[in-house]
Amino acid sequence: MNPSFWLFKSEPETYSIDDLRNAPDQTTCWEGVRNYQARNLLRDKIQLGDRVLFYHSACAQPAVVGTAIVVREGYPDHHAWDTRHHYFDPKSDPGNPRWFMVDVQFESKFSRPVTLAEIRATKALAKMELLRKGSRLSIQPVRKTEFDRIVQIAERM
DNA sequence: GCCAACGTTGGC
DNA sequence: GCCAACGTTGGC
Repeated sequence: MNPSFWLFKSEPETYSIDDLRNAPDQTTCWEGVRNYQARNLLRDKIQLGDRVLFYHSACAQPAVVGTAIVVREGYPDHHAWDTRHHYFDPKSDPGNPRWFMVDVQFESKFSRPVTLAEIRATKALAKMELLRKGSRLSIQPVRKTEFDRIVQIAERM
């Protein structure tokens, strides 16, 4: 199976590409997704070896800042059952988990961010979900051509 | 901080 | 099932 391609949003003040690079094994569980559409992707679609664009959102310079790779497929987000956890959700039942996550491993940090403005200005990227008006999906599919183009822009100093 | 867009909740 | 109210996201 060929890998699929995704874009994961994260607020850098919460979890940045540097946090991922500095994490043990440069790996983290992608916890805290509480949206059903994104949940379905995490649970059903995202596979081992899939490639991820790491996007910094809700910050001074929204941008794709690097890449990651999926190293564990969807499994229940157990934080939803921890009453003291920020991501606790009383409606998630361990017998029938409501929320899922995957594990991702750091792959690269771009030598420079590929900003939302640049993405918007690139014709070949015009169809990205990221650019859809009102789009807020924090886990979204990306075409291989789009993934490749963004990496290419990052390398084109 | 503002605000548009979206998702969820809950009364009816 | 409708829809108003509310909470969240995220660019600016």
